[in-house]
Amino acid sequence: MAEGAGGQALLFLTDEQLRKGIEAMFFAYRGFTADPDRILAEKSYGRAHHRAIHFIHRAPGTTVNNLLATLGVTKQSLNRVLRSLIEDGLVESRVGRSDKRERNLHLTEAGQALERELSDAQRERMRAAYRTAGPEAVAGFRQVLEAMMDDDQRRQYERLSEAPRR
Amino acid sequence: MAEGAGGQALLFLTDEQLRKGIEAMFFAYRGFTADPDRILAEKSYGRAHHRAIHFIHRAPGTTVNNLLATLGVTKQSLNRVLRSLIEDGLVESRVGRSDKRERNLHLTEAGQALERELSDAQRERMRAAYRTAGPEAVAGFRQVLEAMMDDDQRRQYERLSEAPRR
DNA sequence: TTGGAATGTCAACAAGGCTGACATATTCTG
DNA sequence: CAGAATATGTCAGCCTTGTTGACATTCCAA
Repeated sequence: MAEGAGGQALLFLTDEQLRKGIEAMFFAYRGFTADPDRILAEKSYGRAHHRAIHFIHRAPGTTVNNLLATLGVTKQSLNRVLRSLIEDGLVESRVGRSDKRERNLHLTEAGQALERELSDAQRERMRAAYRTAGPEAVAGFRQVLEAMMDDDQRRQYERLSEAPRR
Repeated sequence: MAEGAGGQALLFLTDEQLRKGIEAMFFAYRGFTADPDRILAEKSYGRAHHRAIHFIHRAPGTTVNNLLATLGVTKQSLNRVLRSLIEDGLVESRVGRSDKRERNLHLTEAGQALERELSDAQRERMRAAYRTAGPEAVAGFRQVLEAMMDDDQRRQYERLSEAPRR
């Protein structure tokens, strides 16, 4: 550290502070996924199913290709998950109207029910954390997370908010 | 939303805000692991190896059981990873002095070199994010993450800071 | 001294990533 | 229209990393 016992203003960049941040991410992510994981385990699903359900819910009618880009996995990997969700009647795959090569993905009633169950649990944890930390902490939390994303990921992330809610 | 168009002070608890937080965690975690993942892929290791190396570095001489509790996996799962690290000469496993059932784990020179390479990459990303977001954001970031952990995880997390550096 | 608890290892299985190859339907382009 | 490009689905096979079950060793307390 060139600054030596540098000013308070720079303290947050010490290796020690960075390490704490790294470990906080590790442990917090476990907490973040713990509640949905429990629900999913009962139904013999995994995180992959959760992610698919979440983003289909967020962007109803999205295409397979779209989902692929958001999730950052291969189509073979996504397909396996999607197939089981369709077989189980949680997701519906409709041939595209304008482009018949595409498949538009929607949650069925049952799919929406599971989505709600999962996101309720996850939101509850997030809500509790937000409440404990307070509104200013929340703003900082989001700023750091956004700065930590790759550019591609940040684009995906921002695009979701602009998404036309139909 | 019982508050209706509630005061600014409560805005951060809307479902929309919570959802953004959830998605931010998802995308940010990908960024968080991206750099180490690239380095590990070259060497045919995975995240599990990274985690083991990280926490052995943090608490040299730790036992398998200890590491188990920190990582939250089964001992069989950890053992596989540990075995390959030992075979490759990155980790040394010494029979415990007082209790011969235990194994004390240490990084070798080569292990420390890899640890440094991985943590340099990850710290660099964290440093950049911290710099972009600023010190107040960092404080909030940490507060929210800590509030998101399970109690057990938070205890593990806090214990690491108290760890006697030998 | 002996039986239970703690610690660690080995074997086998499953989920969910990955690559590669290939089939099909559809759309676009020259 | 012919052929290239695109979107999707599927099969096979591999790897990492979770899981459970069985077992060996070591320690400790009754």
